Amino acid sequence: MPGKASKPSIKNEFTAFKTNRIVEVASHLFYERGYSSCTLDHVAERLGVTKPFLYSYFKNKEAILAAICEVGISESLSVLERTLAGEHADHRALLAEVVRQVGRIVIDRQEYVVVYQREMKHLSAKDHERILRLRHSFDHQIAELIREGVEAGEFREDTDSFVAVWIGGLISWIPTWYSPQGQKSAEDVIDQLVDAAMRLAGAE
Amino acid sequence: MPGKASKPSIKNEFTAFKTNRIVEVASHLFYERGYSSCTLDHVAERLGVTKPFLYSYFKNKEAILAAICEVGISESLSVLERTLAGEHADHRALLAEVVRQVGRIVIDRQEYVVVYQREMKHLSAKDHERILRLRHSFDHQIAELIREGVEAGEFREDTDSFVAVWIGGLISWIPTWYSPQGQKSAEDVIDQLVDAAMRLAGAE
DNA sequence: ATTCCCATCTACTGACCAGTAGTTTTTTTC
DNA sequence: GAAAAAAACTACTGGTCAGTAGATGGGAAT
Repeated sequence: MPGKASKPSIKNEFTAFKTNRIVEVASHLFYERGYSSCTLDHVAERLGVTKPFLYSYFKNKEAILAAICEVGISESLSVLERTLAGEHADHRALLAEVVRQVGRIVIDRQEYVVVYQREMKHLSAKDHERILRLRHSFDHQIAELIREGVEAGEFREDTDSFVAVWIGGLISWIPTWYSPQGQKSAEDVIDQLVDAAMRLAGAE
Repeated sequence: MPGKASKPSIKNEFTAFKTNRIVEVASHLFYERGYSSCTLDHVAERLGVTKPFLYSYFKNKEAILAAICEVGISESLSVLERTLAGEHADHRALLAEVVRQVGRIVIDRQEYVVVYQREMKHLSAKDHERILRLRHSFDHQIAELIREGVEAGEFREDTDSFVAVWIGGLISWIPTWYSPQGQKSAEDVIDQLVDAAMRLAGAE
């Protein structure tokens, strides 16, 4: 089961690897078929194992979903915090960099993000609340960045810090239409995303 | 079953009314529990009827979902087309009005829109394609409006007509966070939406 | 080589649910 | 108000699936 800190050993690495593979495959199948319509037998089959195998790594189906949702939001949050902690010329540059980094994560982790958004309601109350807190922290930190930028005179003064929610929406919206097989490359999409976010912030 | 044109009569009105109630209640429950986890017995119970009742108005569960998805997109599309057909001072005013009208529909029909976005993949290939065509028509008409506005010099000249997708994203994003019980009124949200769309178009 | 242990599997259960067959109740028609 | 038609119901089926009990088999320890 995930969530336990244990000293590193070859054994724990094996376990972590298998846990990770389960989450990967489950994410892909939940993305394709939806959480409720995807059976654990499907997941096991795709992994070349059987259902009880899954139950020695996760307590139940919902725990797998929780692990997926956690990837969906927590990687974005940690790259946000890492970027905010770094050095930047001004708020404009910082916002652009934050949006670029998070956009990249969201594109890389497309399926996790979509599953997280679509299926969060199937989490237990406890998991649901924990994930929601991460999301709010994300929105809150972007709102703070906007507020400071307006104060510094770098964004249009009539910019409400609520645009943080709109920017979050822009980012979250990508995985519902972007496809790696499409005409637009990931880099194009990210460039356009950054441009759109700067316009919303009134930073041009 | 919906989709049949028939001459109006008191009888057909009854039928239409009941069909409509089914869609309303199903939409609400699919929104709350998700399509796959919501049983037709749930829907019937909430309506105070039994499951076979539903089957005399819809062919199967998926047909109910298709009706919900159709409401989710086609009302937005028809208000878009109605607005585009009207008189407007310039492209700026037209875009603002379009976004305002569609935003209002999306807020009014929140649950339908969310179900449509989340559950579309459970539609039959035929229904799926039909709904997708409506969506593309929507995006295409907004893209056209942007292109004309840029040409007329009313929007920033470096505005790609692809911002239509971002604006569509802004609109579609609302129902995932807006709540009628929240602090922000529907009118506030719509005003901010319009402002955000104008910024994306470079129209200020 | 024998024992133990751990990972994984086979085989099952109990609950649930979409969809249906055939019956009852209500409404319409004459 | 009786007969026919329509609407809705009761009761069921066949299939599916999360979760589990107990078997199996292969590697490590002695």
